[in-house]
Amino acid sequence: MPERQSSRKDAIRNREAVLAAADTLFTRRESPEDVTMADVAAAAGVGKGTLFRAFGDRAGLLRALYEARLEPIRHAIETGPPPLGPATPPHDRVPALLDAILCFKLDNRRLALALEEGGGSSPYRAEHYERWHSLLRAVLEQIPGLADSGFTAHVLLAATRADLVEHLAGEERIPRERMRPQLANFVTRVLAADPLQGFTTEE
Amino acid sequence: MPERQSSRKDAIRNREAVLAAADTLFTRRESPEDVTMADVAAAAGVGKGTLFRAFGDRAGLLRALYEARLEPIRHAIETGPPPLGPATPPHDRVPALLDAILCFKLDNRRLALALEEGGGSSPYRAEHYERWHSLLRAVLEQIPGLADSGFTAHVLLAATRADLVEHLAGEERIPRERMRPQLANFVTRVLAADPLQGFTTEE
DNA sequence: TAGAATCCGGACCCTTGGTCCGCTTCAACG
DNA sequence: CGTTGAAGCGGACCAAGGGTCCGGATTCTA
Repeated sequence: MPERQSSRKDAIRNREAVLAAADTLFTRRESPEDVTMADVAAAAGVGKGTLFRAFGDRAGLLRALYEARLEPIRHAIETGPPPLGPATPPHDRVPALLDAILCFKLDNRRLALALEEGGGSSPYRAEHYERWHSLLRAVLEQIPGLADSGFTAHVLLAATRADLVEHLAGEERIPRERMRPQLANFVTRVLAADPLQGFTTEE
Repeated sequence: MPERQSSRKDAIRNREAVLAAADTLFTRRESPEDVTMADVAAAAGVGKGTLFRAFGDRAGLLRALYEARLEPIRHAIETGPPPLGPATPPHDRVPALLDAILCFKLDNRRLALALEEGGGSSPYRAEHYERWHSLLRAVLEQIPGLADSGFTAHVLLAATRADLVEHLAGEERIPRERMRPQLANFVTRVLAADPLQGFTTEE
């Protein structure tokens, strides 16, 4: 519905203005909860109608912001050099992916929080989650001796959920420099194929 | 504030009625979102005022339901026999704890969902989360060669988050009999001390 | 410049959590 | 029992926020 590109310059200008205003508001305000649509409209110097026509609803606005921020990372993953790019061996790429996600969430705490937790429907229905999951699952599948790659992918992603990251960074005051190796260490432990319990140990 | 015990039998009766009605509604209705406080009041044959006086707010009602359901498990953990009770060796108790949590969430999907995700504030501020986390952390700490027990506890708990469980059970149609071993297997992998990276390997 | 299509924007609607207060009910006591 | 005052009851009411609507302004096309 609201995905049409308009050629009118006022429409374009307003869309930009809204995006910029929302971005500012979400990073400034403490909780994403208290950024209302009316706030965004006012900050952008625009009426609510404009805002809703451009983005459909609250989730649409969040999604637009999110995608914009995510774009560089996505690009680095799809067509970039190692350790994120597709040429990386799975054992190294999985930690790299999760580290990238973690850093992204750290850099966009409020926004990620608003998108993942705000609104009624679960984050697992968002199609961007679906993308992360199938990518991670595919990479995990290339690691021999690792069962349940779908489940594992879900759990690894759960380790980088916005509200957990927010809690660790905000409440527990864990700085990024400690959090990244903790996650990396955890991922390593998960990936370490245990020689004791192998089905595929022979050959 | 609303935690006082009343001795008046109408108050007690109404509290029970509300609890029962809420329980029914939450298990019946698809999404916890569309169980409104007015619904609960109506179903209990009670006014909204009564409901709010008894439980303070929506979260209070949810918490009350949750605690009631959780009671047996908590008891089994605190003073029960292995594998849940305190006499269990850490290596076996951690998987048992997580399995219990998983089963609980499976048995109380809607309720757990409503409590964990519904409402603005993150699940990490709830004090019942704090309880799970410190217990799990304490047990993990007794496992030699396992660093970052706090972080690990968070991540393991994240693996049993209500909306993830709901997604796996609902969307991906994974039956409980497959999900439990998947989680167990994952936990095992995490706990398996890797002999290569030990600090405490001597003595 | 005329005309049509598009867009603007703020008044308006609706749902929902939460409050308020006059009336009712309970239980303690004479 | 009957009285009485404290506690509880319940539904009308309030505020906030997401989302809609439509008369009027703006922009593109000819």
